[in-house]
Amino acid sequence: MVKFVGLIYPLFIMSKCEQCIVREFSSLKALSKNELVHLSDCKTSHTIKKGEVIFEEGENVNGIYCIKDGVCKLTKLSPNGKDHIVKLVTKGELLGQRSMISEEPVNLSAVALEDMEVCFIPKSEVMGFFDKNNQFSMNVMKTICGDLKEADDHMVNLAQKTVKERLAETLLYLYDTFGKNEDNTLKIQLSRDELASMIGTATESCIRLLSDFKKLGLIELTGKKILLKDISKLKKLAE
Amino acid sequence: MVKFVGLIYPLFIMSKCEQCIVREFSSLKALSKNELVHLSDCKTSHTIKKGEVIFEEGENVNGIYCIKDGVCKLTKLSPNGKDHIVKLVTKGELLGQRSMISEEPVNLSAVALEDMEVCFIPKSEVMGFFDKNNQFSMNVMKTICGDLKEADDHMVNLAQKTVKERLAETLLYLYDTFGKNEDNTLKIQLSRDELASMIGTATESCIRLLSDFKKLGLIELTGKKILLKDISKLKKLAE
DNA sequence: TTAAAAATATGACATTTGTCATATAAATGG
DNA sequence: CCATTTATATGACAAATGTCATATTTTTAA
Repeated sequence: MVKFVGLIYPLFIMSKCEQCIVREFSSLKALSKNELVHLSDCKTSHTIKKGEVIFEEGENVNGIYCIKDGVCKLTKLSPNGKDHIVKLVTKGELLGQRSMISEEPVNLSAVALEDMEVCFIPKSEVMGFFDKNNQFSMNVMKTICGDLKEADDHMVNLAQKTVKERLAETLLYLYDTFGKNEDNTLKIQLSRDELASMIGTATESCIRLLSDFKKLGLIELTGKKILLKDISKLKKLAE
Repeated sequence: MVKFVGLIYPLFIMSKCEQCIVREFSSLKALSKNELVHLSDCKTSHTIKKGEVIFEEGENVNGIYCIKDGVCKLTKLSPNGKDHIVKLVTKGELLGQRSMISEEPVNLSAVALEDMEVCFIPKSEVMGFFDKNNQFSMNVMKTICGDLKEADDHMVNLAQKTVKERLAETLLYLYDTFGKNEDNTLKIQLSRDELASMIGTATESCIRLLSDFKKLGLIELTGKKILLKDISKLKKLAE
């Protein structure tokens, strides 16, 4: 029996990419068995605690991160000193692709919203895939194109919708994307401050509108927990 | 002599890609002589008058446009019925790449702000380049990554800056990107309405702020023409 | 456990921005 | 050229949002 333990244990520690289910959700799904074996040797695994920074705006990140578990926020500091949350990124997605391709420092900071498991893949490795695996390149391109479309949509919302509409929309987005707990509250937990910096408003305005929504019976607030009570009305509000 | 005319004239009409200087400014610069010759046969040339639509949000555009001359706006309709100008695109740039790669309808409309010359390259042709010319793929990827970064920046501006700051910033952007006429006025001519829909505000607010800027001696207004009088003060205003 | 710090909540008020009305100027088409 | 439409401009006011003060609750760390 002892020899089995010796065999199985390292597999666990090194978390081989071939056996990692999460890769199926990202561009990495295009990699061949051989490429995955090679990847396992190059990558490094990291545990990130809630609140910790993965990388910071302006840094040179020489590779990409694959998120095995957890969620992080991508933020950008505006000239007035406030952070804006540009995007939330979760399990199965890759981080740092844009910066790597552009050969520039990252333009956003990544901060864990929960405890996370991530793997770092060095640039040299990824560039090799680009050269030899057309499907992988295409997947990355499609992902970035999807991000660009999302960004366009987001931009128009910020430019044309009211704060109230954006709050309703964001609550629905959080619900659709990250789901709910057994008690039906939003699974992802954001502070009022973070929620405000997602919708682009002052923290107080965000809190005030949440209170309004509560009074209107659209949501329920219990501490940090938010429960969406009337989704169809929220949808109407979000236009 | 007559035979020379017969030889030269068609060259002009067909505007061979090998001789088109504009391609040096886009991803197409990676194409080989052979690829360019082939491209010349596939592409179609079009003249677009000011105000005309190149494509509309939701359409299937089966290829990309290469802008040989002129400027157009990329707009997106928001739920409230107003258009938002997401981006201006000018001579040397390509249109429709994102949609082609994502294999989706275009998410933005393209409308000429001036008379334009564009060439349409069918999707099949571009996909061939993707397969066979790695440098071309890389160029396209870098362009889209640049667009994504720009979009992020734009988003944060919309979320965090005041209308006044955004107006100042936009005037400077127009100056830097499109230059000035001999009389020092902005070369690109936008209506107040278009300017407003770039900065994400009501037309009246935009007009009012322009008047304020004029009173403060920052700009001069002569009909549609805008002259930037005090660039450093505008920069301070834009933060 | 408890004191201190941080987050949430709310009121009061100022400021920004949007909307509607209307005037004036410019562009357009016969 | 003139009449009509469209764009620009401005006032008056309403609505949305931000800021500051302060209270209350929750979290954190000693």
